[in-house]
Amino acid sequence: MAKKINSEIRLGRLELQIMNVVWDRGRATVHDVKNALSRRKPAYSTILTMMRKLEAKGYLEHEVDGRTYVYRPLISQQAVRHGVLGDLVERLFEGSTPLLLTSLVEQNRISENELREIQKLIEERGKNE
Amino acid sequence: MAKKINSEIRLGRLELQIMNVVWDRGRATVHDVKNALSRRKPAYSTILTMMRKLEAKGYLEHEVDGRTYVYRPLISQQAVRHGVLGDLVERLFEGSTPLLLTSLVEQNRISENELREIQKLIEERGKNE
DNA sequence: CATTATCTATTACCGTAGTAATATTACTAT
DNA sequence: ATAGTAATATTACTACGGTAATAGATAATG
Repeated sequence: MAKKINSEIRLGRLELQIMNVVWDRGRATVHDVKNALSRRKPAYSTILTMMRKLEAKGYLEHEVDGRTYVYRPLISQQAVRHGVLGDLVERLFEGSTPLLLTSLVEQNRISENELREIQKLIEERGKNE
Repeated sequence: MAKKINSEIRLGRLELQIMNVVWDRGRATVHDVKNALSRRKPAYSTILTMMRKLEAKGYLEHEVDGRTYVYRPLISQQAVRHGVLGDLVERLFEGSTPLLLTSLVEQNRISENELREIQKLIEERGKNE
């Protein structure tokens, strides 16, 4: 079982970008993150600070490799997605996932093909239970 | 066409709760909001302050009724949902709505019935275009 | 008319994400 | 050894959502 979501997951924009890099690579140094963030160019020390804060919050941990810190995630992307989605549904869609889906459809964010893919997924899930 | 989303919509927790009340009722006073927020009990002056801020941001406007301000939304719930969803998809799902859907499925947040409802919606939409 | 109730306005503070300059520390190469 | 390099540590500041006490204004009421 994945890590339990105690209270609530709140990650800022940059924090999430950093976590995404670490999730993607499995492990990452400050430089790795800096290089991966090609668009927005925060200063090295900014990223360093944020990664330390993420570690303080328990979202990352580091091991030492020479004089370099190599960070690894302590929380899964799934868990964060779950938490954030739940929060979103509750706050903006009256706790109703169908309302969220309706909104996606109205915004033309779902195509029929995509929907069929999802349907397959659901059927697969049904078989495995 | 709905109001254009200029840059980005970022609403905090309480801000969103307030907007939800105003959207729901169409127009609302500070007291209306305070009464509607039955769980979390922010002070009257807290809600007042936030509604003033929302007005300053252009999300609300007010008209005077006697000595009371009656607020109305200047931005639609749809627009906010659109903006927030877009932001979410971009930040947490690599810009991929299918990935969001997959996540919903994995979290058992979509039932087959709900999916069929959505499918109907999409088919309807197809006809109207 | 004075008191009280009920509004809005003002002011102040806290927490935290984000930002980054600068200081410190410790390898590395000459 | 010593200078330079490259990493982390420290420190400080800004913006903003949230919180609310208190001040000021105005209407209602006895």
